[in-house]
Amino acid sequence: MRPAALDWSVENCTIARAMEVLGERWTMVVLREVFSGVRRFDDMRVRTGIPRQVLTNRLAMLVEQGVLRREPYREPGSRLRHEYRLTDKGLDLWPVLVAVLGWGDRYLADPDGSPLTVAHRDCGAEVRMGLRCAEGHEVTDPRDVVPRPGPGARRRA
Amino acid sequence: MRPAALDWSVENCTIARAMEVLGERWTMVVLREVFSGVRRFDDMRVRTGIPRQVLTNRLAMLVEQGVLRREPYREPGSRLRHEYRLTDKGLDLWPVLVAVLGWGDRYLADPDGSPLTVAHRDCGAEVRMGLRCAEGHEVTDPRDVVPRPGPGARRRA
DNA sequence: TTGCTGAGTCTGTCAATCAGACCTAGCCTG
DNA sequence: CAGGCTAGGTCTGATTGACAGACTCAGCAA
Repeated sequence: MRPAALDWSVENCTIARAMEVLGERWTMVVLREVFSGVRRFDDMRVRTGIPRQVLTNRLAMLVEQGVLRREPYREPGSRLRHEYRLTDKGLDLWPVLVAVLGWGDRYLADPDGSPLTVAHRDCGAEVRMGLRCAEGHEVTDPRDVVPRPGPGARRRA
Repeated sequence: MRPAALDWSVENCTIARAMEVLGERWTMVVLREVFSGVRRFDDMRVRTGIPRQVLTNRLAMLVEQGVLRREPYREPGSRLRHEYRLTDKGLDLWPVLVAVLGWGDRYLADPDGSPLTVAHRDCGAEVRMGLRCAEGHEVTDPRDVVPRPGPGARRRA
């Protein structure tokens, strides 16, 4: 009856580490902006209402974590400025964002539906996220997924 | 050159709403515990090191949001207590957790690998998360996914 | 009666968030 | 050249949240 998980340490848990990067109140919203093509400080600020200070901190943290990079650009008749773009590490957060979006759409959307969808560039069809096992089986019921200790698991002291 | 997203409001964005539930520092860690079968207050506290007060608040918030429910149980020789279990709404967060885990494993794991994997109950094979479009195409490069306004999109004032 | 246990509450400290005002470098206009 | 505009910030003070550690409380057991 005692859950098996209690025997395993969580000190090197990658979910916890990922949430150290993604888990702050506005991080995902910033990423949503960048994925949507909004790359400049003020555009983000106006759209999202994130306080300047917080946006500054979030962007700096994401750059430091290697999720975004600062890219110089110059609008004609303006001085040199910087915009924020996704690195490969940042691009690989797409599935996370799509998963969050999927859940949000299902449980938290207004009656008229989600304000945002994602499409496949080639065919234009809507992209959804799915779980599949290495044998190729589609996993539709979340109850069919079970957690197990992985290669890096350590027993608890 | 001006990003198209700027014309659209974000006030009803489901990512932001989802992150209001999931976005606090410990929420995902609590969910990881519950998905791993750890359902009791003190077990979670000992494993995760979350301060009592914070854990109390997080659990209450998740119950209020309908992600967890409080279930009475009674260990023989003990008085009646409560444990926390996933609702259907909570179970549907599996894909989010698997997506976060996948990203964390890729970029933040120790050299000996992830401490946690997820397996398909029927065949035991490892479960991964993938993007696929409605036409059935596998989406492997995140660059092939493009965001678009959805049915609930509203133009900005 | 005393002690133990699980699940909390209370208290005080320290860090983060927030709103709003202020700053700054370069460009443009008069 | 003075003054104004703009993007991208800093600075300041009030509120909220995280955290550690001590205390509480109900029921069971010795």
